[in-house]
Amino acid sequence: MSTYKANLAIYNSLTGQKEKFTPLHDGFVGLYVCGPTVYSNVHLGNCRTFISFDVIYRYLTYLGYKVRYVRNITDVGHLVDDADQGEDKIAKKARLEKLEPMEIVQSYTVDFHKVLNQFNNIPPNIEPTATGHIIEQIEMVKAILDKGFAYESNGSVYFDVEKYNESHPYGELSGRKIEDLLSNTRDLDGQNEKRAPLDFALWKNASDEHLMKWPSPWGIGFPGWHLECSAMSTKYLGKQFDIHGGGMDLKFPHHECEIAQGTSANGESPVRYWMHGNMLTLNGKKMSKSTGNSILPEELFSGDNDFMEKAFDPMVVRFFMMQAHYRSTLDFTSEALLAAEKGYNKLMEALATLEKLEAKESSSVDVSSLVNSFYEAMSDDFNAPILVANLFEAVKFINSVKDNKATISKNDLALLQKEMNGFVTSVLGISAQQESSNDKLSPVMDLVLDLRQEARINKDWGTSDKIRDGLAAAGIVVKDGKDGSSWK
RNA sequence: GGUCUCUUGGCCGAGUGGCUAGGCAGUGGUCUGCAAAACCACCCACGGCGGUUCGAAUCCGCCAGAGACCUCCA
Repeated sequence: MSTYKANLAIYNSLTGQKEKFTPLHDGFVGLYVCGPTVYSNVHLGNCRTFISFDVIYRYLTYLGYKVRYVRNITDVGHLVDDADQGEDKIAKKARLEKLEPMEIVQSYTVDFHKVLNQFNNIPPNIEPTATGHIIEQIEMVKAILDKGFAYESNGSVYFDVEKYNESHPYGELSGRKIEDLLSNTRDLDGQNEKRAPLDFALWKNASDEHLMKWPSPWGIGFPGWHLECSAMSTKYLGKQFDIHGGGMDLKFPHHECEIAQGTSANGESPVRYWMHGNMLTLNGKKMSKSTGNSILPEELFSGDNDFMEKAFDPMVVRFFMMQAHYRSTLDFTSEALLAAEKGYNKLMEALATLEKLEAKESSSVDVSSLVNSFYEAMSDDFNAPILVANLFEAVKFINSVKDNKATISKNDLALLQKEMNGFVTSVLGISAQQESSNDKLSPVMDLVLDLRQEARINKDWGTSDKIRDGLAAAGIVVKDGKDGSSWK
């Protein structure tokens, strides 16, 4: 399917247009995605971004690219709100909970991995941490200082935005003009150390009570808020690489600063294709930890939350997300999840049916163009919802074949089985729900259904229904089909 | 306040100038002892007002509503 590899189009946030994707090195893709700050549990909105990029990573791989996927863990470096004087966010939490900073980081990193694993995300190839790359960050600060785009002030180092803007367009990614930004600045910590309000910290001096700090040429301190991604992406993917992704809310200032840092340190714009996933909304508003408008994956899987009627399987949630484009906001409601659950079940049923289909002489439907439609959807800026729609076209066809209303040839059947499974399982990353199957239960159920079948043959509906109702009470659903009964 | 985005049928969501996705719900049907499930068919919407065009959900303008960013945030 090399034509689809050749025709892959990606919406580039930098240019605001869909562009034909051409990797820097033929056959290889460098992909960097901004990871989480591990000072709390990841909420569902965070997960959406990582799931979106998981699908992007999966499709690139499916097309045959060798992808190096790097996603960082931010375990230091972000400022907290105005309540504390520029104290490190993770250090603050540590004091509150009387724990070591790295203890916090460890526990939330483990949680993060667990949750993404439940969503069936593939781990990145490299998952670097900010604290593990202090040296690289210091080196980068030095490089920016050497190039004259930063200055030292009171043990801190700041990026000189106005200086940079003289030769490079600061604000090109977010569509901002430096004049507009200047007229809208707030009073923040460290303002007096800066020459200009727009300047941002590359290295920040640390006070005595600060817990996470390292020695540097400028004194004891910690790295600036945007530096880690620049340092680590450069280290593992090069001065310039193919795709950088992250949530929409990171566009400004975070990614804007990355462009400025990378460009001034390395002499070239770091990223060729910028990709931004959109937000997940709950009750029509952005899901956000700080406003309380958020839901944890665990709460969704267990049903223990105030927003949803029932519990939802991670795979159902993932499928639900696949029905919306990654660049659109997606509203999370109980009703929508319920709908997705049924659609998911229908798709999985069809996948099972596909394995049992019998081939005939010829196909009554153009299977290869059906399969091509899968590739076309995903090659058009990873349009998963179109893919899902096309997959349901295939579902309709599969069921028709099952009902002998359509036919499929041997070759087409093999093709459809390969690609249908490929797109559902490998690309979308959707698998069957983890059945709580019990080796001992299975023969017992066979026996029970056998007894019930006997009762049915004898038209003993009382017994038959008693068994069915009893099993239902135990959470087991019995379905009577043509070829006997099944349960789950 | 500044910058930007969005507004699609009962619900969720694709779609950028004519051929008008898909899922769920609903209606009808097949199947079935009944039920559930499953399957099939049907259901043709684009915030309001103007404009451009032979033709607009799709382009332009105005109005209304919603949201995002501007501050840590996926």
